[in-house]
Amino acid sequence: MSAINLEKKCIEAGLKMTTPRRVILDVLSHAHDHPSVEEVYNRSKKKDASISMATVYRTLGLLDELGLVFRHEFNDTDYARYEVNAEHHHHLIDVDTGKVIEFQNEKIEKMKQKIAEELGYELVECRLELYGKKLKKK
Amino acid sequence: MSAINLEKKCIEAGLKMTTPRRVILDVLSHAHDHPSVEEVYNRSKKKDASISMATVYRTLGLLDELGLVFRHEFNDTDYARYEVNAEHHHHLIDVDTGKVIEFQNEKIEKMKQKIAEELGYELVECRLELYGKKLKKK
DNA sequence: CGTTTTTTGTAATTATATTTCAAGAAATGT
DNA sequence: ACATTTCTTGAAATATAATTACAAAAAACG
Repeated sequence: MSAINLEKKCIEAGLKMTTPRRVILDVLSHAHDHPSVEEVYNRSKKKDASISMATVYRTLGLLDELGLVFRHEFNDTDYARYEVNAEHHHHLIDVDTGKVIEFQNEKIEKMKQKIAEELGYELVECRLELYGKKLKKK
Repeated sequence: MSAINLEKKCIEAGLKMTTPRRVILDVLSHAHDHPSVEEVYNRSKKKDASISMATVYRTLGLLDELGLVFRHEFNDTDYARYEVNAEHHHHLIDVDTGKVIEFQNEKIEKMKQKIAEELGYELVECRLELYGKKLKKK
């Protein structure tokens, strides 16, 4: 998602467009990884040194509420990591390197749905993370 | 798992059997829910008032390392919750009440495995949590 | 512009979890 | 049984991520 689109959605949601927010949105839209709050803060500071950690926390919190970013707490770190809201997908985390690979699977989506229904629930959210070690090639 | 079995496994792992540990193991083996550290602490204190929070944290950490309990960090709370190591299963969390329902599904197990392999990984761990709202009965 | 509302940075604070350290308990050897 | 070694404990201090209070600054809007 481009920074422009993120801005638009923020304004539609009633958020005011300020310099710190513009910088953070720009950082997020150019991030193709899953940066921590600290990492977003560092990248933002390179563009505008006056940005504070509190604003980064606050902005990410707001974006998460709006569903514009996703907050992840993977098992390999003890802090949260964010990613911009792209297509629905899940993650495989390399337990040795921390590398995150994204995947989608239509069958699993349907099964999740079905399992929830069978238990008498409407699925509203889900979390699926695989943790693995790289296979040696033959 | 009974307290006796937990004790046995702890001793086999080289842990000394002390009064605080015996109490905590007893609490865990009688817990059929997913208590927080604080909850384990409270239940333990009822049996032995001298037990400290630090010991509960330490003991749960040790048991987690040994694989005798599982540490969960569900999205609805910001603290960890533990359960004794029973059969492999996943969780559906009621987003309104916080109630945790356990489930198993052989098909999903196989699909997880397959997805990891297709991405070039050996699955070593996994996390699957469904969050749902109770369906109204008709 | 002038007023109102929102946002910001700094610093303090919260909350969970971990660690330090001296005292106490368990295991081990004799 | 006792001395020695090793592990464990409780209390308090500390670490760390995340949140909040508050006054100043910036944005929105008439």
